[in-house]
Amino acid sequence: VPKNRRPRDRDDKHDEILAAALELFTSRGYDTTSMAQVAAATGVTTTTIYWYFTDKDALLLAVLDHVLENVLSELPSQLERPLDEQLLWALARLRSHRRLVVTVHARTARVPAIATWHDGFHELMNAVLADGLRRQGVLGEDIPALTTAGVFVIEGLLTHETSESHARSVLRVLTDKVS
Amino acid sequence: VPKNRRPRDRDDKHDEILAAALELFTSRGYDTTSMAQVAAATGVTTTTIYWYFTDKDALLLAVLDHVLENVLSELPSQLERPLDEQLLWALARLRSHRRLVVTVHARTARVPAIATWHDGFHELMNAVLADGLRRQGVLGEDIPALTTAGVFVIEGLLTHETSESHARSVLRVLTDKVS
DNA sequence: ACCTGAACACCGTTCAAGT
DNA sequence: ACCTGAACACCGTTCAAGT
Repeated sequence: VPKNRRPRDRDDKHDEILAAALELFTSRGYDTTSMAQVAAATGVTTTTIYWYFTDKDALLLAVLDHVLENVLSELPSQLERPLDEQLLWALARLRSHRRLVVTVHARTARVPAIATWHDGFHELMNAVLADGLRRQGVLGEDIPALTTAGVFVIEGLLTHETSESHARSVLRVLTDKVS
Repeated sequence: VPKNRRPRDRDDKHDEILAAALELFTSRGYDTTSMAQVAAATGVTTTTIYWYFTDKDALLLAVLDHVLENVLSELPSQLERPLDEQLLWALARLRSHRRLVVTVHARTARVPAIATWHDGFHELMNAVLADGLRRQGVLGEDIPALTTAGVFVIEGLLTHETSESHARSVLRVLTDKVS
């Protein structure tokens, strides 16, 4: 057996399970998709998943990290743009993952590892948004409060169905704070 | 058997189950408490609950209605107060029900009846907040966007742990929109 | 090391049987 | 009408057994 053969196979299967979970968790939702469904979508037995992921929450965590990684890779191209365009981009980019957002909130109270991930995600959003506000010329003392408000508004727009135009005007209400 | 005896017993047991569910759903969370636990807390068999509530979601809905009813009964005394005090009151009043808020969001995607309840709750919050903004002298055209932002910020403050002082300054950022 | 089928403990819900 | 114990279908997870 060539030394590279096995590890690559393992990585492949790991990624296949991850891809199936990502697709199912995003489209159908975390607690509506069973481990059996993830296994069937990958073409393995349910128990096989447990060889690659310690439990269902670990699988969710891997999905979250994967999504975050993708978003992070696109972030640099957005950092120069005006704040309101940044926000609309974030909104559009994350909309397909709305179920994931709700799931993270639901499971944060239950599993510490998800709570930690959730904290990290908020820190990231806070940092990016605070920077955007600073670039807009917002007073330093207003930034923490406006940042928190902004993140909550984004989460709200993400998880509640709203028209594109209304979302736009809700976000404008925040960015207009410059004056 | 006196004609009033039976119906009253029935109402009593209905309310006892409801009270147990309210306590458990609020403190431990909806999907962490089993029907068996609600039954045990009431002193009945699991299957008995199904005589009074069609299923677990119907029980949740009854809990939600009960909480809403209580909040509504206290609402009139708050309607005259300044907007920022109203918001702080709502925040304090609903904080103990944060798990319920997260649960509603999680189950809205799954069960239509919860989605309808959720819509109604948002309509109520929107109406109260819009009225508060109007009384503050906010321009009519800004009200819809500010209302949506305000409700999302309240939900965010409710579901994410924040210090009292930070919450206060986050809310002020919204109410200061008058100027 | 990797994968499986069978088993376990738990869940929400149903139902035939009692009173 | 009201309540129950037994049963059902499903779930996440474990484990002894295979390769």
